[in-house]
Amino acid sequence: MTKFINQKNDIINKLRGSGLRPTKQRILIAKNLFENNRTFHFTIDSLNKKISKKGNEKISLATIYNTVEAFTEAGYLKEILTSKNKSYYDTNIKSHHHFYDEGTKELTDINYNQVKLSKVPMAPKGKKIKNLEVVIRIQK
Amino acid sequence: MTKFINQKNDIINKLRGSGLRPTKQRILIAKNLFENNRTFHFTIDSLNKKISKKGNEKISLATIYNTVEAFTEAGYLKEILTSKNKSYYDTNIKSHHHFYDEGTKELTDINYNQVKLSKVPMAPKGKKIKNLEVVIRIQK
DNA sequence: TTCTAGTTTATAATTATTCTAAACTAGAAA
DNA sequence: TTTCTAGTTTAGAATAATTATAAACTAGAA
Repeated sequence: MTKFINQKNDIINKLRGSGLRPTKQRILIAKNLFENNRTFHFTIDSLNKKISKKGNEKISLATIYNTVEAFTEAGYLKEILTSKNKSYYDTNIKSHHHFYDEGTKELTDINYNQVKLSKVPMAPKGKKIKNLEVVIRIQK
Repeated sequence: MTKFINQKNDIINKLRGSGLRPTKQRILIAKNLFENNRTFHFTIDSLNKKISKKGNEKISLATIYNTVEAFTEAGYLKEILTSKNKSYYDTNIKSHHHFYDEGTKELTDINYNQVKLSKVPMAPKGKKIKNLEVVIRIQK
């Protein structure tokens, strides 16, 4: 029971922490993003389908775009680098790496400790390194 | 003089090697991509502008899309991983790395020998590693 | 030189995203 | 508890990148 109360607070905190007033719609979006056993990759479209499939009343796409963008800026979501022409997000915000299949264009996670770097360049003047990720392109 | 003849042959070869018949339009596109002193990043739009700015007769966008895609599939160009929603290409096909500025969303090359990896995972079953690239996200 | 499979083109269609402005609501203050 | 307003949601329009279409054109084999 306390678990659920804490989860609810967690969601409210994430919303407030992203500069967002906790509205009905945003709470529903946040539950779908953060109340999961596993992290996952998604697009605006797939998130929208996930939400409406559950029989929830549907949320306007504009709201989903705005909320996901705010969570991303606040660091609760991470935008994935791809060569596709739509945005992919990851609920796994810990530094980690990806396999990128050039055939299927699918991304899968690589555990952080599977990759080790022994040399990394300095950031350009006036900038600092925020995070480093390795993309391994694979094919058949 | 032989230099120019060789360049021309090189372009014809790249086109044939991409399964493309060397037409006037494709040769012009290829010259703009491969006859440069330095490698560079581009989008379909920037390539199109580059071509028409020189006073060349303009080439249909569809042809530019098709030709760039064929060169990419043949391995003469590389698609860049970004979080933007349009396609970026690199004429530098050698394995190399990028800084990705989250503020300006700009990509800059990192020389290959500036990064060293001491541990890399195996490719998933049935796949092989084609290439590996490190993206270092930077910010102010 | 002829012929045809392959190519180019303008334009329409599609898809992802952003914009807009009117209707709605969270939550501070009375 | 009610009122009020800044912030929010929404449907639909606008924009931008890409892909599809089908008619006119052309490289290059015969």
